[in-house]
Amino acid sequence: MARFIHPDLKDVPLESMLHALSDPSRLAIVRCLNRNLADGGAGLACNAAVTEELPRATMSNHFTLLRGAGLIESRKKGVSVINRLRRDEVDARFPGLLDAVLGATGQGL
Amino acid sequence: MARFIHPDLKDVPLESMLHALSDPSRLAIVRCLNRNLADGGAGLACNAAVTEELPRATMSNHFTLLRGAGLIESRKKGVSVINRLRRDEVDARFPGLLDAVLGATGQGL
DNA sequence: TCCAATAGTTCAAGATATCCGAACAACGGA
DNA sequence: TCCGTTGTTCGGATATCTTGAACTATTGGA
Repeated sequence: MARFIHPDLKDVPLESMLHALSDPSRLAIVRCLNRNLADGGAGLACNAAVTEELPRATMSNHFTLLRGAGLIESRKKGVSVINRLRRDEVDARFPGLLDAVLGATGQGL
Repeated sequence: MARFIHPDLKDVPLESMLHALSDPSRLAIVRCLNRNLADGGAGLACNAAVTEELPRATMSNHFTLLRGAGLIESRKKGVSVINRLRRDEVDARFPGLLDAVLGATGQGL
């Protein structure tokens, strides 16, 4: 099982980040991780960050994509993978983007 | 040839808008239309809003998608279609989003 | 130590979406 | 009316996404 790859945010194009955020399931995960971060949490396991019922393979793909877009950092902890939103780094790379996305209302949240 | 469909912004989910913006060609179009708007322009024909060389069918698809996401308004003018960024409405619906997206730097612009 | 349970990953195939050439429609000008 | 221009539509090729099944890694208990 390969180690997780976490890109430097400066190498992440805006398009990749927007694409990662443009899926309802992934957006829900990001919202969830953002709440956890705001609450001083240490991150969430994949299954704990997913609200809806989702096939495991699909969930795994979503997390891989979020990692690839620089949105989350993942580390193995026992049998789980703990995920953390890279809030500060994303904010530094794309100022205001996460604020706008996470602050948006209507249409399911 | 069917008339253009312009959704009410309140019916546009954030995911659709992010998806529309997550493509390099479409993002370039939006940037172009934003400049035109800032310069007091009356909008741009499809081919004038596209920087790179792009097949016509592909270009048409991109504009249809941008319209469907509520990002642009299109009207027929002679043989052309004039497109305008729906800046104010998008800003009202998703405050700060376009600022963040259009203000982003690095990685090709 | 061995076995079962849990959390995710990987693979591969089917479902979806995107891309783009070719044919077409709409309009303006000569 | 005929032609050139702009963009749309259609359909097939290509790429991406989804997900069941098999697998890996780790923990806890017998």
